[in-house]
Amino acid sequence: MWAMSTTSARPYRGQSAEERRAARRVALLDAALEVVADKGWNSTTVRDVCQSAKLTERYFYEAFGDRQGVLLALFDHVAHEVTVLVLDAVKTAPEDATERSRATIGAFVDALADDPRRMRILITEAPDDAALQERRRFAVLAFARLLQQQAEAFYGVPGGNKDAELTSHVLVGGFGQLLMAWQLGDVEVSRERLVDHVSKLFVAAAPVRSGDQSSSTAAR
Amino acid sequence: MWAMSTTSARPYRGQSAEERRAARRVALLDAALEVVADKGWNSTTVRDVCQSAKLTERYFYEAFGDRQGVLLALFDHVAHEVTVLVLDAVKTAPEDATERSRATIGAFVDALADDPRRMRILITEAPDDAALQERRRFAVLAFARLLQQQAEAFYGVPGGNKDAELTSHVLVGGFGQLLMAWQLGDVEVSRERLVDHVSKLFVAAAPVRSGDQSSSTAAR
DNA sequence: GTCAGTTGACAAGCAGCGCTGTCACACATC
DNA sequence: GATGTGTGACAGCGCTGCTTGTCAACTGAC
Repeated sequence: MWAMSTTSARPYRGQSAEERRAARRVALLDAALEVVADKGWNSTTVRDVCQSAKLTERYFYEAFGDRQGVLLALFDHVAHEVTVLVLDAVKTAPEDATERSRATIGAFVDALADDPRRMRILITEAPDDAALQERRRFAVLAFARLLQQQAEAFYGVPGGNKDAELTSHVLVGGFGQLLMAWQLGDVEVSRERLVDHVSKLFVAAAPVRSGDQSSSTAAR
Repeated sequence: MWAMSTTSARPYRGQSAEERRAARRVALLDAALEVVADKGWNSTTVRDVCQSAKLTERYFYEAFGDRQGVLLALFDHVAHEVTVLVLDAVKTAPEDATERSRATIGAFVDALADDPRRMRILITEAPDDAALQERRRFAVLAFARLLQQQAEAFYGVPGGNKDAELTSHVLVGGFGQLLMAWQLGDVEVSRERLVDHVSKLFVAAAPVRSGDQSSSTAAR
């Protein structure tokens, strides 16, 4: 299978073999972004991606091995991009917890709204592929855990607490749902109000405690 | 295409033609429930469903016309089942708003937890098909609007208000997300605590108002 | 200019799926 | 029992998709 660069790997059109490979990979990934955003994960075919990237199947399989490979790589790529943008915003955000939460949520909304394809990739378009679903599930879990930690730090409660865990799952999922409805036009509000409302929901939800004061069986 | 029951429609094995048709439809729908819950919407093939129902393709196309038909019918069927269960619980619930909300959420959790296939159909397994996505979207929207109305009635705010709309979207989506994580084992709590926590989140979120006191552009 | 690596266009193998058609057998009616 | 409908097993058509392979044309090194 390594019929090509077994021996030399010459430059071609002023680019080294590595550069060319990298460029093709980027082109393919970019094409995949376009196609998946347009037709969804499951309707995205290898041919579609190649045609959009103006490359032939050979280079597709050189870069990603198989169809699932490009889908996973695309998800990871977009998720990473958005993560970087959000973490950047968090770093430069004010100390105040409420303002910080607003900045974080705002950065997230911007990252997705600036390029609607990201929104479709990460939130709107539903993956059928099991591996892809896992990927998304872990991403959501990670985000929920991050939220949980922030809430625990803010309220000074011990780590690993169930309340924060439950709440963060609801907030992450709910945020995603609202973003989706917003993008699809089911909800008509300004970006500012969206961010404002979600921030306030986060603040309002944080102190909620269950399992220790009313009808409940849970531990603790 | 109506080669069969154009003329007679005789009884067969003690059942009338209508009875047989209905029984086959039920068997196919039940098989579809099983298959979709197992492999997801898009990996569900006509052959799979027929094999699971122990019927041949001919009866499949007699009952549903085409592949999409059975998927839509399945979604509607399960959604209807769950709706009936929840509305029943609401009817017999106490007057008190908090208790009523707890009863509603509990009924929803039970309806999905009793038969995990329902959970997968309605929440976990993601549809790729456009029509199916629409169906699901409308179901979520309807549920969110129901919530919104209840909140508005509870808090005595005027109908059609944006705050309740935004909040209800977040709560519906978040509830679904938490249910999913719960079923997948990502969150380990008792059913009671789950219901308790979500109920309290609903109560805590209801009074949240945006767009009138802080940095925001939104209308009103 | 020659040769080897590089690229693009395209064909072809292979498998799976939606959907339709055929045919022998089972059952009900007479 | 004879007749015609109901039923099940199964083949087949057309299409699409993934993946591999072929071949001519292009580019750079000697």
